[in-house]
Amino acid sequence: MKRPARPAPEAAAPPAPNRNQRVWAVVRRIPRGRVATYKQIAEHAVLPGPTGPRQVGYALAALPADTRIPWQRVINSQGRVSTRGPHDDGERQRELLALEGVEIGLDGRIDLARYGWRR
DNA sequence: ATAATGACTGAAT
DNA sequence: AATTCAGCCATTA
Repeated sequence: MKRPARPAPEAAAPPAPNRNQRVWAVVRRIPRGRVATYKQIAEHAVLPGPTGPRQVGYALAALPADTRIPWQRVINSQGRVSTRGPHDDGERQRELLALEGVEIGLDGRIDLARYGWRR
């Protein structure tokens, strides 16, 4: 039987399902009005090792600007919104969370015991 | 092919 | 309390 030496002449092979996809899938499940930590996402997405949370950060950074994934519900282990550079201090994210009814303390921290996603 | 880059976390200084 | 370090993936130039 002759079988193609190469899978197919796809000029632009579709991106293989990677870690980012798994991360996004988990983030999609966070209910409105709740938040989850990077670490939590890493666990659910089964990202092994201590770099899991970091990988989650990478995955979120790769999200398209027009995504419908509730990325705003992901915060760091201290209950604070992670800053992403000098041009975006997380203002937008806090805004979106406020619209969902998530309260942010005077110190900028969110009470995980109250708003944390249990799963 | 190599290199730079980017939303974290916990332990040790 | 603030800083430094290790851990290590996908994308893009």
